[in-house]
Amino acid sequence: MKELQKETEIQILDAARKVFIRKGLDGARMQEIADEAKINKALLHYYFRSKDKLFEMIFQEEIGKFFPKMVGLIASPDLSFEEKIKAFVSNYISIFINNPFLPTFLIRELHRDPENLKQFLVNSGFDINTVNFAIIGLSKQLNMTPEEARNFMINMISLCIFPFAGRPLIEKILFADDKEEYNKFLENRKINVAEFLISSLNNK
Amino acid sequence: MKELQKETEIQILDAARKVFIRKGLDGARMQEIADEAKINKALLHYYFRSKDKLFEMIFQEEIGKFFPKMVGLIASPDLSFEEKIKAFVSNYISIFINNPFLPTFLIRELHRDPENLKQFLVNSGFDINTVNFAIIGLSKQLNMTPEEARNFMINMISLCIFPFAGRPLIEKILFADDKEEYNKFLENRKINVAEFLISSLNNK
DNA sequence: GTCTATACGGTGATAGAC
DNA sequence: GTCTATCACCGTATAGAC
Repeated sequence: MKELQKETEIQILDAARKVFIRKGLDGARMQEIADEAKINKALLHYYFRSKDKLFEMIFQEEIGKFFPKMVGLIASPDLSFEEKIKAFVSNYISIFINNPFLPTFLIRELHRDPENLKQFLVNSGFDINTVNFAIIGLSKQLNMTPEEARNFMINMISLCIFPFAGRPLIEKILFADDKEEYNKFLENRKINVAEFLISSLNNK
Repeated sequence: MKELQKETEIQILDAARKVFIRKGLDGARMQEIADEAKINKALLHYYFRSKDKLFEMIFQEEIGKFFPKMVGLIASPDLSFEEKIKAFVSNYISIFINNPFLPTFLIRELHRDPENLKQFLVNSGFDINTVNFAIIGLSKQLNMTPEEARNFMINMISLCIFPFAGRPLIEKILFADDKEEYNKFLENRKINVAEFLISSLNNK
């Protein structure tokens, strides 16, 4: 049945996503993915020839979540720099709240094989010039050199991502292992980080 | 010979450190560690019963690099907040420049097994109250609530660490794969991040 | 398409000679 | 202490029945 086939494929991908994101390529086991998908191990290979192929599928999909139209947002000529910062921060943190293991997954796997990123950039028709134009536009708005604007971008991204990647550490040391408190902290960051960034600018 | 024995042990630890930090527990192979140490695989087990034991050795050692006397620095009553921030940022970034894969290693392995951190904290006689006092002290200096001071700490740490953890991504997208340029950027951050943080405060 | 059974290679770990 | 040889197991992948 065409319908059931499609469903199985999705079931496998969902399971693979779950396992790969938490364990990474090296730590994941095909058996665990099969169990999670409630199917047999052999079926994994029937649908996706190999573990690597299956992983590649998930990786490309997940890194796609990380590159939304954020560059376009930064480049947008209709927004004030405050609006850009607020939208960027809020959108990014929302993505990570909905995909809390995405940052660690990407850090781990990009470190293991940086070529994965290159392939994604080619696949998605990524253009480095778009980024450069966005940076230059931002630098004019912020009254900075392009290099300073780039640094500002990196600071903004750091502040959005690190609390997710470093959660096990921060939660235990600075939040006494209180998960709920940490979730509130992350939620509040949608606003707090934007304010923090803007206040750093107003003093220039 | 006692001398040679000691040397072998160190050679093994050096090799294990190198391999584990780059590949993680799951990705590392005992054979690769043996090759790197220029000894036989069996010798690894002779010195350190198992892969897990050897890894634990390295992990505890590496996470120790991450918790220097920074808490003491923040708590120190003799320094102005500007001095604290400058010293903290500069010291931390220096550590990471000398151990560029440490952040990714810790993120990866703490995510895999958060219990490792608990064990380290016990081993090192870590006291959560020391941290809390440091935060409260900082909050008074900065004219903030303790919660705001904690957030500020997290921002400071984020800005120090993320450019190392996210290097593969940032270097390719924002630095056109220019390693040397990226190294300069990291070096400059010792000063830039401190200034950035201080300017965000002066506007309060 | 989905299953069971199995092949095959690799990996951590041990035995035993020197 | 250090080596070679080998074991036992596990994980990916395939063969083949249904």
